[in-house]
Amino acid sequence: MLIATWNVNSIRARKDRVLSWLDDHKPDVLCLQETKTVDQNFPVQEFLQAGYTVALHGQKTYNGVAICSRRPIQTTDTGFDDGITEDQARLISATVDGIHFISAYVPNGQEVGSEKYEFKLAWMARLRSFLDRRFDPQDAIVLCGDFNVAPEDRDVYDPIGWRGSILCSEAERGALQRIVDWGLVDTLRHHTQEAGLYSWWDYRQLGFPKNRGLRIDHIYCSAPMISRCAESRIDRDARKGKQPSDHAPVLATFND
DNA sequence: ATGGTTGCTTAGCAA
Repeated sequence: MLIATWNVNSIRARKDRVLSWLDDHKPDVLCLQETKTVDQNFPVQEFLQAGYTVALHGQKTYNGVAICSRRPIQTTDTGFDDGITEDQARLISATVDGIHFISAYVPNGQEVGSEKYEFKLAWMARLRSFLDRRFDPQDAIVLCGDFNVAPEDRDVYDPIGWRGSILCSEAERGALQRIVDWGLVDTLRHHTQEAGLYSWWDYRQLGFPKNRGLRIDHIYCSAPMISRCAESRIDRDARKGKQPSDHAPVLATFND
């Protein structure tokens, strides 16, 4: 079972690229972030023609998450349902073959100490609470997304320059660790300790050609799933060429 | 400190 997660930075701008990538790689499940459109404008028909049903949680202009599956989607659910009023579409869950998939788009946070930064930390705490409330660590869970946090310095091209700044601050790393501590494993780190593996490169200042990137997109899974995880990697090639997303897809393969 | 790039929406925000 091949799983992928990809911040596409607008599904309408990236439609052809994503469909072509699906045709090339044929993942069983693809989690998307930053679809940036209301559900009625998501290219559902093209995805169906490509063999994928979609569970959508979008909004106008910003955010937006989705889960695409070649296998039947049994249940879907959106948001945290924690009683807090939410106007940002950042979380969707879907069950496929008894596995609970979650596609999460963690807030960027803009700048350490800002209002958006505090919102980010609170949102990450809500994600941990959501796991506590809805699931058991012995369930089959795959938590995918753009976490907007580089977990360690080896996930950052210039760790000295980035030290303490947004995407790398200690509080963000701590909030991510509390999510992991619920009972998750970083599938990529399960298979390699290599530094310099990135999933996002800034569009500006030749970030990609200079490989000035960060690893902020992750596939986490619970214990029953990590024992089945045969491989995990980042498809850096998908960041190449004309009109790419600023993120590359992350993949994980699980034995059936 | 600022600006650089892209997308959505059309001047400015978010990333």
